[in-house]
Amino acid sequence: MKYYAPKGLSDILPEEIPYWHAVEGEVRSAMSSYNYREIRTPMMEKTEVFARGVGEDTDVVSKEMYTFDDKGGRSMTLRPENTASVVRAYLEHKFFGKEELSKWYYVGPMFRYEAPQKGRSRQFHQYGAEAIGSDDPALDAELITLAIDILTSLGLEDVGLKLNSIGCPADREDYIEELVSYLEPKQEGLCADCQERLTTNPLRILDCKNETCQEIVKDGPVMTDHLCEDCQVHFDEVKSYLGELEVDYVIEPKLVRGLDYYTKTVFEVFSEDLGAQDALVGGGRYDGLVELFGGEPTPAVGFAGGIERLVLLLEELERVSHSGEGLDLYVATIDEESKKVAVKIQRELRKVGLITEVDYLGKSLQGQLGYADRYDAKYTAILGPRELEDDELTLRNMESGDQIKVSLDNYVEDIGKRITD
RNA sequence: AGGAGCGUAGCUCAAAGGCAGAGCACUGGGUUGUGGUCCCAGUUGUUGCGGGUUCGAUUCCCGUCGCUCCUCCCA
Repeated sequence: MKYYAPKGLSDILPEEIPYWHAVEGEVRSAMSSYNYREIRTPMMEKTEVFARGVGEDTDVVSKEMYTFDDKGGRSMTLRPENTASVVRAYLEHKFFGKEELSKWYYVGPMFRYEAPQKGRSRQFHQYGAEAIGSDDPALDAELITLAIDILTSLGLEDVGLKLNSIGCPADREDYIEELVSYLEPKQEGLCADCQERLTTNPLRILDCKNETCQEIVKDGPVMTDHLCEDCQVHFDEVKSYLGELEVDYVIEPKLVRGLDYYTKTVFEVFSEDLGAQDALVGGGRYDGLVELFGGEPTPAVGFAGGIERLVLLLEELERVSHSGEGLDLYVATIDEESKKVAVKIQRELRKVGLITEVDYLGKSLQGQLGYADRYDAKYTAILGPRELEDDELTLRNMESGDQIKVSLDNYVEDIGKRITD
């Protein structure tokens, strides 16, 4: 074969589509119950939207962006995530003046240039929600329950919630200072990446998987001990709301997340049933992002979930039903004369909503019945010289094998009634 | 970016230097106009690509492309 889809970009084939529809359907229905409205932003932005919004030193920006120059010489980037675009759109269309709290959701493709593996591809799909305009901890809890409700309504039960607070920028500054002064004397023991991170992004050392780094970090300062009173109260309130909502969680002090814009609450929902890439949903509060883009200081919180990973789980659980996709009626024909009548009959029945098919492969009657069987046809109409002679068709119930004659004068009503029973 | 594994029929996989096979699927027949089960027959190949070793390579070697999984990070 000469042509392949580019590495990391894959086709979603017809047989997988039921899973996608199941996920997208649950997402839309949950979002709408929670009163989030859909927004669709462009699939690409000027590179600086992500570079500034997500943060220059993050993995996403520093090594995973699909960036190219357009014909006007502008640097463009396929969106690696959608929060930066949503905030850009919020400001561009001046929603701060239109509504006090903007609750939006999105579903669509994202792009990150990485080596593909299970649960990770270069084009992948996320659903996500953003609530811009409130610092109420109850809103943090709402986003978390929204994320979890989508998963449980799809039938997933073995999901866990990791929760942490990384405080406000001032808290982080204090904490980073202390972390760095704790780590500097031990610098030699850190892995090469972490020695680099010590100057670029010390927080990321916390979730380095390297064992010796973990050993060193284990006895170091903990973020949640360095929250200012405001952030501490907020964190406590989030936990208290989650308690009220009976949501189980684990406090994960080392959860810092890969994007620079987060403040206060951060969380991750994961599954034990996935491979190495087990994060299903990630999110948190980003009180500084609107201001970073030039708006008034505006608190906000959101999350994003990966559809591919959900589909993987649903396929393993076989939770999605494939029934109801068969044909209502197959119209089998014997000769050219009957085929001409068959296409007219088929069109009339399709107009009333039946799923029908005729033979386009020149199959024998036997072959046509085999085809009807394979595609789970409820009924097969048989049309040949004998039927045309009497101005009727033979209607075969494919389950029982019973056959009756139906007049060509009122077949639409007659057949329609039998099939919808 | 690094590590490991795998590329043979439409699909799932055998053949381990000596005639490229099986199951499923597909087509026809048993049924001159009737599916599912059954029986019979038939079709299907640049063994990913290029080179090397050999009398002979799907098999061994080198290269290359592709896929998959893993490390890192994340959705």
